[in-house]
Amino acid sequence: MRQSRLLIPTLRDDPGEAEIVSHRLMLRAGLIRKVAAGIYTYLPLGLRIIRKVEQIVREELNKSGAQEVLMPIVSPAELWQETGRWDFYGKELFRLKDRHERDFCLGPTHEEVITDLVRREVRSYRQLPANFYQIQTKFRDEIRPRFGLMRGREFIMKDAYSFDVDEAGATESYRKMYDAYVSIFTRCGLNFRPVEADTGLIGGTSSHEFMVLADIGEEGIAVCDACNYAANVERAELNAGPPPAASESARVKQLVSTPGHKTVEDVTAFLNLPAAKLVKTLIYLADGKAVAVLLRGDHAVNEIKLKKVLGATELVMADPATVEKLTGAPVGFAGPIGLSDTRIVADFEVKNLVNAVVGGNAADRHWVDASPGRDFNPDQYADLRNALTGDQCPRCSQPLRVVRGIEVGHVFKLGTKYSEKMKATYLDQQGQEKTIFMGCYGIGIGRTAAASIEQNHDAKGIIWPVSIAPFHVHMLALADKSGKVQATVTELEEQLEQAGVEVLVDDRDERPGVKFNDADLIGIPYHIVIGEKGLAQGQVELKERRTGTVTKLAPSEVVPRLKKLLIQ
RNA sequence: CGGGGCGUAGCGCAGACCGGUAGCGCACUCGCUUGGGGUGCGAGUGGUCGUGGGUUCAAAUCCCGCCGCCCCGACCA
Repeated sequence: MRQSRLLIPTLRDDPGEAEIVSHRLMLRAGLIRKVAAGIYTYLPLGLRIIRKVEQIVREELNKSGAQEVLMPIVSPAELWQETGRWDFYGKELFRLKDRHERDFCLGPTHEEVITDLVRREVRSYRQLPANFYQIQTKFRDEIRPRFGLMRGREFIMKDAYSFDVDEAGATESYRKMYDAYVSIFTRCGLNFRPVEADTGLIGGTSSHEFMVLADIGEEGIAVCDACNYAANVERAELNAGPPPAASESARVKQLVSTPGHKTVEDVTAFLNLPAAKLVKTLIYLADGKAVAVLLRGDHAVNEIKLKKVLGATELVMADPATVEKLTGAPVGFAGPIGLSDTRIVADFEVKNLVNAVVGGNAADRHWVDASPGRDFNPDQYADLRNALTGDQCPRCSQPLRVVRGIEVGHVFKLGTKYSEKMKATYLDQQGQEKTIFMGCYGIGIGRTAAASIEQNHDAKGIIWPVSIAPFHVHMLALADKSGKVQATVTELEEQLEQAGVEVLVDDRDERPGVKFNDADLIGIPYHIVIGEKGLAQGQVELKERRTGTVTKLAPSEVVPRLKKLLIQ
C-alpha cells in the first residue's frame, strides 16, 4: 500500500484537546478524528487497527464455539420495558422516536434483543448450550465522554450472550469465555489482569473484569502480591480490621462548637485533626426508611456493599429536610449519639476508633473524644467501603495494593435475570418447561487499541505489537536520483505482499527526517529504510521500532528475515 | 448536573486589560534550493474572530444570552 494514496494526516503539534497519551497519539498519528464529544471517525490506519483487534476476537470466539450474528443498532422500547431497563438505564440510553411517535433506542448493549431472539427460536434442550456474539457500534450517552476512544458515546464493542440449560452449564460457558478472553488479550500483546468485579447495571451473579494495567486507568484494582487475589476496589471484600493497637486511652467526650463547619475537610481542619479521626454520618433512605451510615472521615462509602448489607432494593441519600427532621440539625452535623430510633450501620474501621469526632445533632456542634462501644453503639458493623492500599487481603490477610486499570473486557454470569423477565424457556428431557441460564460478555474494541498504546509507546510515538499493527512493515523510500531506490522498493513491495507481509510504502516526496519521524509516530513494528547510500553497498536497513536496533542486509534477505520475525 | 478553563486560518497560538477593521509558527500551493532524523530562500492561498443580541461613529476586544469543546467533581452531611 502506498502512503501517498492513503489519508494519514499526521500532526507535528499535540492537539490541545487530548490529555492522555493514547488519545494524543491517535490524533497525531492520523488514526482518528473527532466529530463530536465522544464520537469519532476512524481513518484508514485507525480502521486497520480496529479490524485487527476484531479479527483476533473473532478467531478466538469462533474457536470457543460461539457463533457470530449481527443485531440491529435500533431497538424498540417494548423490549426494554419488559426488563424494566427502559426506565432503569436512565439518561445514558440514547432514545429516539420514529415518524409514528413510537419509542426506540440506540443499543447500549443487547441482552433484550438477543433474549427476544432466543425465546422465539429456542424450544428444546437439544438446541442448548448456545453462545451468540456480534461486533457492533454501541451507543451510551455518557455523562462525561473523555480520552478519545477510551470512553466514547459511540464505540465498537464485541458483545456475546450465552444460553444454557442450568447453572452448571452457565458456569462452563462462563469459563470458556473467560479462557477466550485471556487468549484474546494475550494475543493483543497486553499486560492485563482478570479481576473480580461488581455486576453494576447489567446485573447478575458473578463477574470478572479484564483490566489492562495503566496509570491512567479509570478503575481502581486491589491486588494482593502474596496470594494473587485481585478485585475491583468496589468489589474487594474487606474483613474487620485488626484490633486497634491500644495507642491512646479514651477520654471523656465533649460537645464543642464548630460554627459553620460542615464538611469533613472543614471540621478536621478546624479541630486540627486528621480525617481518619472523624466519623461521618450519612443519612440514607433504604426503601424509604432512614438509616444512619457511619464511616471514617477519610473513607468513601460503597453503595453497592451498603445496599447488600441493608438488604435494600432502593437506596438514596436522604434529602436535607429529612436529615434535619431526623437529627434536629441542618445537614453537616449529623452524628450517631442520640439517634436512638434510627438503624445505625457502621463500617468495620469505625469500631477501631478511640476519641473520634462525630456530629452533634445540633447546629454548629460536634462531639470530640467520642468512642464507639461507649458513646454510641451501631446496630451492625459491616464492610461498607472501597478498598485502599494497605487494607488486608480477604484471602490471606496480607496488605493489598491499589493500582489503576483500563477495563477492556467484562464477563458476567447473569443467571435468569433476563430470561425470567422475558420468559426465555426450553423444554427439558422430561418435557418440563425450564428457564434458560444466561451469561453476557463484552470487549471494548477501540478501548483495547487505546490501551495498547498506553502500554506501548515512547517519546517518539506508538509502538504497535505485530498482532494489531496497521501494517507489519513500513518501507521508507529515501531520495532517489538514480532510480535505483524506486526499483528496489517496487520489487520488495511486491515480494513482501506475495509473502503475506503487510507493507506500507512511504513514497511521499518528503525529506528523510519527515519520513523517519512520521514512521516512529505511527509505530509500525518494523521499518525498512531504502536509500542510495545503502544501495551503493548493496544494502537496505531493517529497523525494529521498539528497540531501534538496525540491521543492514541485502534486499534479497529482507523477505525471509521478516517472515521469520513476524512468525515469532 | 456543579466547579474551572477555552472557542481567532487545517493544527498550535498571539491580539482582548487599554475598541480603530486581524497576526505569528507549522501545514497547504508555486518556484528555486536541499536530499539519511521535521533543509533554506522567495512568492502565494486560506479567517462571517463559536453564535445571537446590546453599547458605540467604530467591537475579535466592552455588556448580556445561547451553543460547543476540554479538565476536575458528582449524592461523601
